[in-house]
Amino acid sequence: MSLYTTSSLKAELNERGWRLTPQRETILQVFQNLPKGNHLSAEDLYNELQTDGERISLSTIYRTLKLMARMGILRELELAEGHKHYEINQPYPYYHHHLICVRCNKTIEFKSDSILKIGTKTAQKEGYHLLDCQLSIHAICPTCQRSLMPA
Amino acid sequence: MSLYTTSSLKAELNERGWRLTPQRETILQVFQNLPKGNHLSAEDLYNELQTDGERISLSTIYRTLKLMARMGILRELELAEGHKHYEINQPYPYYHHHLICVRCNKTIEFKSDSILKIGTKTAQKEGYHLLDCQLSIHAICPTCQRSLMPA
DNA sequence: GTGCTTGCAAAATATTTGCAATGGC
DNA sequence: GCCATTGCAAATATTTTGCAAGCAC
Repeated sequence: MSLYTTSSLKAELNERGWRLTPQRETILQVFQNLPKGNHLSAEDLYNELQTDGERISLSTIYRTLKLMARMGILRELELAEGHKHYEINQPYPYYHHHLICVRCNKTIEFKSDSILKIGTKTAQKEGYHLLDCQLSIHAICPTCQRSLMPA
Repeated sequence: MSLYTTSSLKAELNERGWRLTPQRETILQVFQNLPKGNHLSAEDLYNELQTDGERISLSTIYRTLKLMARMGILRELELAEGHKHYEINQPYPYYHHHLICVRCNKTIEFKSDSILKIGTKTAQKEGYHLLDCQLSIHAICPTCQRSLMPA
């Protein structure tokens, strides 16, 4: 199921005075072919492309990721790893959320209709166009509660 | 209203084999005296301390912020600015959340009991000890919707 | 006294930017 | 042809780390 075709991507870019380049098309491809629930960092994407024999510079990747996040094409995830991850932004959002242990970084993903409802309503009330909503729960996991280690 | 006294902080540190140092006490002071709703980055805290004539190195600040976040004393905020912010973690949590424009970074804060309930329940179900929960809504604000600028 | 903690400088990590060349429109 | 975009290298920003000296326990 492809959300964007070459021409719909081009249309959306041109509307803002931007251009469709092979690099942008390739990057979007990768995200559209990514198994549901997967997400890539800039570095991940770079390696992925290298493997496929595509030669796109890291700068372009960073620029494209930011651009597509701002256009609402990609969803920017703030996980615990210290750098951003990206995934395709579903048109009918059914976002997952994160329960993160602040000591060992163990992360559990979960879904919630109620959160989506709250997000939708809040954005609507302020006149914002919703792209994404994520609940991050920071907590201490059972294992780390038992341990007195610094970790 | 001081949540931690010198001795309760010391107790909590010693329990894990850590030590109470003047630096740690001073840093906690700053956060406890911070007006409600304010938050500081590592750099902010460093400058704040310089102004007050305190001489604490940036390394120590980074180390202390991370330590206190992992202890649950401080709450780590992931705002849109590319670096972390910290604020005191209220014992009876009434967390605020963020509606963020991905183009201009304009951010609206809001509160929600339902989110807190969802966070509490989710953490509980997995046996996690809740420290903090934050909903981040990424969206496009009315102004940016109207503008075709690259932002 | 032991070993956690600090400050400093250097390193590591993640991301951005200046600029000439390229190539969409 | 105009100017957005790319790739490269250098710059920036943020955070981490090695190590000797200091200090909490």
